[in-house]
Amino acid sequence: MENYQIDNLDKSILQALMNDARIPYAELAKRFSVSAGTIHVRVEKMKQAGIITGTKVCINAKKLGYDVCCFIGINLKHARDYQETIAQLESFEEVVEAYYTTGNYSIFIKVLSQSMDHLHDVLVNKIQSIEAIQSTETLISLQAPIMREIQP
Amino acid sequence: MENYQIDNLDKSILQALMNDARIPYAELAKRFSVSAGTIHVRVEKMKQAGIITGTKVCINAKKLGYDVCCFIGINLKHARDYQETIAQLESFEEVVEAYYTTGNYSIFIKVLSQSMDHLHDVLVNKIQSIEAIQSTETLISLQAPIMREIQP
DNA sequence: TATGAAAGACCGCTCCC
DNA sequence: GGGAGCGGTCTTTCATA
Repeated sequence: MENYQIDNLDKSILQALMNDARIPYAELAKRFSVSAGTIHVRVEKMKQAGIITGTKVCINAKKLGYDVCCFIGINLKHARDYQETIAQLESFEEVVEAYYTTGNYSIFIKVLSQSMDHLHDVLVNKIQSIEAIQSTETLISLQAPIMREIQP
Repeated sequence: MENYQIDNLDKSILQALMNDARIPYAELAKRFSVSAGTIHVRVEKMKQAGIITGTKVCINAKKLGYDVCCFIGINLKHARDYQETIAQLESFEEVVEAYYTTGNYSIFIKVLSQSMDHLHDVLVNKIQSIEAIQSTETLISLQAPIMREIQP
């Protein structure tokens, strides 16, 4: 888990695997003019170093009915209620991300819901039912024109 | 690409693959008491239906030096500058997500940077150099206690 | 139509150079 | 870092209910 300085080959491998985790090592070997064994060694090293943390399939949330994406800025009554509020938010499956932020809001969350009605339900019956929350501000995402990973 | 109503087996497969895309089909077959061929058929169908859009390795951005995560709310001088602004934002690799939102901001973006100095550079020399932008508000994320996918 | 079983091709892993 | 062999996995095909 110690630090490991990646080189250009590692970067190239990462970029390729970030687009498609199931690309064969032999294919990468050809592309970067090294042997498949080398690719394997590099990937293992990056796993060891904690750079590669796992693999995922990418899901199109809309096809599963989760059409509506929104962000909600939350202000707490007291900063000390932070931990407890996060715990409650975590119990709502619609809350997929939460950030503890500086700036206008105490907590900033991302919510996926199936419709405007569903979002309304999540807002009123779930999020705003948390006692520690003083106020919320909702930003509904109409479109997500950029959605990518950082380039190593 | 047409709609495809997923059943419980599909859901189970999705959930498993969302945690680890490289899990063998035979393992899933055992877990859900079906044959490996069936798993294969289901996965192919979900790919066809556009539910599964690909696979990715998960990267620990911090290990690559991208320590600082922040959100920036952007207000445009004119709503008509939207397309052009997105195009410019897209050219900055630090901008990993962008949303067109209702609410306080016209555009809402997520930015990853290597340090506070780097973030400052991105803000001043990249984002605020876009002429169509009237004002920005920055929310720096100190912690991300929740980070997950929607459960199918 | 969807599933299960088996065979062949392919891939990843390991050892040795 | 490169190359070869073994073991495991994926994919395909065919039979079945």
